[in-house]
Amino acid sequence: MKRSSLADAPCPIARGYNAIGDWWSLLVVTHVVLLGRGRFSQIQDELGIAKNILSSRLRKLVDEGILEREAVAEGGNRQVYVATEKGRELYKVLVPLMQWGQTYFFEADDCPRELVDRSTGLAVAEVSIRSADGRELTLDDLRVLMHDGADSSA
Amino acid sequence: MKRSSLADAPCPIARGYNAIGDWWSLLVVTHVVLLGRGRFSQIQDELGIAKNILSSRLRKLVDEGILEREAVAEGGNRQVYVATEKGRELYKVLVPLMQWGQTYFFEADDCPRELVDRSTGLAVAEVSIRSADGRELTLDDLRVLMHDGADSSA
DNA sequence: CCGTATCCATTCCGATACTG
DNA sequence: CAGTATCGGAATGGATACGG
Repeated sequence: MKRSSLADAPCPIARGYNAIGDWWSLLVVTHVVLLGRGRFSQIQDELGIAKNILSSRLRKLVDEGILEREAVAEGGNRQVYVATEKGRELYKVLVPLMQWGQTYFFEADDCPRELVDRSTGLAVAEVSIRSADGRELTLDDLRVLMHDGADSSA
Repeated sequence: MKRSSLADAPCPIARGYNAIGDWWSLLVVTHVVLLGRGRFSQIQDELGIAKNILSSRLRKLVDEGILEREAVAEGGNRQVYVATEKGRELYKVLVPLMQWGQTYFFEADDCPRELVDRSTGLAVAEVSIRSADGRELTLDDLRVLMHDGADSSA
């Protein structure tokens, strides 16, 4: 299987993952979406990524409609990368991932990153999965319906 | 930068991504966690992954404590891969990713996968990010606190 | 059925040098 | 500052053959 063929997979996880799931893309997206880093050299320095790789990832992410290039008015050729709506919506994936990493890869309160509500300073709650009527769902409550054939029971 | 050095990054997203974010791992995890596929050949067939690659991914995921091997009693050497608690908790990441893929890579109701509550058949709600006191937070409401130095404002 | 071992092609990545 | 071009080494991936 070619990696790119996932773009046509009949599965939203596969397609979504195909867009952001190569080695550096998600990290770049995180920097732009969550941390608001828009400048090329800033991303490069903080991520420690090679310039040619960063360049190709940014181009790919722009092609996919996740990021946009904006020219900064002032002199020189400064540019900024900004997340589109499609890119911004990824925070709903990034926040749970961050919480999962925090839980399983750091000791108790040892994690150097913390998410808070900007206006109140209050912590962000653990993400919960809920049904349409608001009840919290565990993994065992979930069922994946396959509309094109075989059903799955977990 | 070596890829493996992310395991020590001071960032929960980087560490978490390091564990599941290479090309096939997340797809394998999805199959086991969300779809309950535990058998080697079943995962291999459905994913179209080469056997040696699947083998190495499974080993890595077991090493990381995300999956576990269980022997099936009956004759032959059948085994099953099951998600640990650490692995099961990833559904909080997989569900939003699935919803994101559904929204941006499929037409309206054209997506062949649907998540429902097993007991009621009700759809799963769009994941929302909330503060500790339950208010829904947009991306702009979020602030990432850096406990080891520079702060970030988005 | 569940893998492991080997081989080979392709891709990825980082370092360096170069352009506007 | 913001990239592009090129090069060589390393990792990844698929096919095939083999073993418990």
